[in-house]
Amino acid sequence: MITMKDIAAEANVSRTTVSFVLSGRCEKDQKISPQVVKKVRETAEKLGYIPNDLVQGFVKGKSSVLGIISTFPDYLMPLVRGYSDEAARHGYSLRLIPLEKGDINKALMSALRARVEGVALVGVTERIREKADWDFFLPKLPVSGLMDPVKGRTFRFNQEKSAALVVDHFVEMGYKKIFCIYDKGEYVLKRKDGYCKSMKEHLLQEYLFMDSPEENCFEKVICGKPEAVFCGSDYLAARLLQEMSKHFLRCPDDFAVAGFGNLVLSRFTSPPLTTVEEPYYENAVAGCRNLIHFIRTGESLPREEIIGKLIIRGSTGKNCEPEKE
Amino acid sequence: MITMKDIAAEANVSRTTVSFVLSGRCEKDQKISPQVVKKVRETAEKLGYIPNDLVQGFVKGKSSVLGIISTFPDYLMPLVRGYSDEAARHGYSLRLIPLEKGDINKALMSALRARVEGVALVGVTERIREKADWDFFLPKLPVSGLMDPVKGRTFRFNQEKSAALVVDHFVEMGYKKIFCIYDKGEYVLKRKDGYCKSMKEHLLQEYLFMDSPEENCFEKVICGKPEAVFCGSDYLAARLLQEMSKHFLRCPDDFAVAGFGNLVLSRFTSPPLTTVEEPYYENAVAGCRNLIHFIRTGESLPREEIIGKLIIRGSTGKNCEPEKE
DNA sequence: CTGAAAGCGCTAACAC
DNA sequence: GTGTTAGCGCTTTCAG
Repeated sequence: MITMKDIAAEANVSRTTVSFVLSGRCEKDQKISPQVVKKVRETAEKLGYIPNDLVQGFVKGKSSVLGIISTFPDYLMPLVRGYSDEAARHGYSLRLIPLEKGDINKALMSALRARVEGVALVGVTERIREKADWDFFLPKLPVSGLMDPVKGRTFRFNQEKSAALVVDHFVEMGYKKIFCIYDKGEYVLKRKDGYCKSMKEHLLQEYLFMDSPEENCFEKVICGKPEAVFCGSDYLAARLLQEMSKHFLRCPDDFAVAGFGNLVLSRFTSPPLTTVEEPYYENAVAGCRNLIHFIRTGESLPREEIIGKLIIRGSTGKNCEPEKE
Repeated sequence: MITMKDIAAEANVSRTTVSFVLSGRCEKDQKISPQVVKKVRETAEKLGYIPNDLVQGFVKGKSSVLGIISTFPDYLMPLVRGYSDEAARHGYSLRLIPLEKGDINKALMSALRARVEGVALVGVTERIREKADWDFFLPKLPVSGLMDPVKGRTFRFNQEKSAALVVDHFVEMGYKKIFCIYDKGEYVLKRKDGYCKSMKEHLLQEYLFMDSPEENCFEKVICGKPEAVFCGSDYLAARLLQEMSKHFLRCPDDFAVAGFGNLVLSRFTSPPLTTVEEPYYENAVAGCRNLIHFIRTGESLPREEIIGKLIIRGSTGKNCEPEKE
């Protein structure tokens, strides 16, 4: 383990000088002779010196590390990447803080112990967020998240309005008898609400079907002879397509189907699914930028509302051509 | 920021005593009176003391942090989770080290600077791994990965043998005219090799079709009237199903299809895909355990070869019943 | 049983 | 321009 001390000894200068040279402050403050600078640099190189970011952070009182609290489900990788990329751009790196058994307080405490400068809550449900002792943590730790950790504040991503995009699209295509399949997922329920609101606005009758472990509702949907079906998630949509296939029905010839999420699988069903993209990566980049801005200035950037992007594929139109990858 | 010093002052004891109590060594070494222990603990609690893991790590010379170097593609989340879970079990946490522009040396250097105790290379191609200056890094930093960082050593996951499982399954089902679709992905090519070997062993004729941006091979496959098609990835399999659907062909009635990977989408195609599961999570757990074992003892655990698990679904049999979720 | 003292690697005032 | 000095928060001998 080569330290600055070793370099100082080898180059016959003081530790301070080495510190000055290696931290790059010598250029700005012009206080060290070029020869010395060169010698120190060469010695550092020769000895294979590797700076200790840990200590540097500790001494300066900033770790340059952000925490990310999550259970890390598969679909959130884009979020992790978004945070990581944006963090890197600002000289931060990311530490994973697993949310174990929903114990958010434990996760937050370990963030504090690790002296991360801020944390992002990612995919943490409201039920769990509520359990956190925010009075204790918020004053000590900047927290960012897709949703606001404090109950009752606006979501960044508006599920309702995004779901309405699909209904609008169906109406535009001339469909009137539009069904909705949902389950009891936190977000899915919001999308269902969006469907209901939008149907009301279009003065159309609602047809709601809930999928549950006890009861497979797809059969019923098919018997109901819809013109189009809005599914609260791409999973539900794909399962509907499977059921249709078993009944030798074809989409969109027999009826149109749309999902929600733009999951990878939505491009690989037959036909590919019309869906709504929740821009995870971009949200994460924005969230991370906000977090860092808050850390640096103590102020939050204004909270923008984000609405998904409708992605039209074969499942709602006559054109079944699959997209190029 | 409450420090041990503050606690010591408040409780009228020395810093050492506080350190002893809070690090839990007082129980073992029985050197501190219960009253003092109690007082220190209460004072720490009262003051809201939060230990500084950074400093502790630095002083002890071990950070208790592992690095994970990757570009973090979506499908590797299970790997990240596996590493994270296993690391947590051993008192480690994980730092993400993004692999930017394939610059593996930069990534390794930042691992060194962050004083992680070891790193895992995850989903890093051989082409990139070769560029690393292993002579410099390996002596300084324990490295683990799904594949060995040093070229030429065995892979943990045997793609060939795993691919052969599918061919065996096809043969068992009585299929003889078995096609293979592949592309030029590093792993996919290995799976193709597995197909070829296995076909030779079964004394069957090989039919190879390569998918490329220039040329869509699915059409050709369909015209070839296969009995079964092994696809080098679930993506390829799903695209084949899409093409079949456009031609009003049904799987498995017209011919059987199998993929590779057990990606989420493989459960959601119509019919669901027979595929091979690469146990990412379990591999990661094993990899992480090996890494930690190496860090602690300097010895590698014997390298186990892992073969995938064949998952039989509707796309290769007459039973198109989709699985329950 | 408890406390004083040294040191981990680095930064940053402040003299020389 | 360069070196001295004093910390940062914590662990760890080693006396008392």
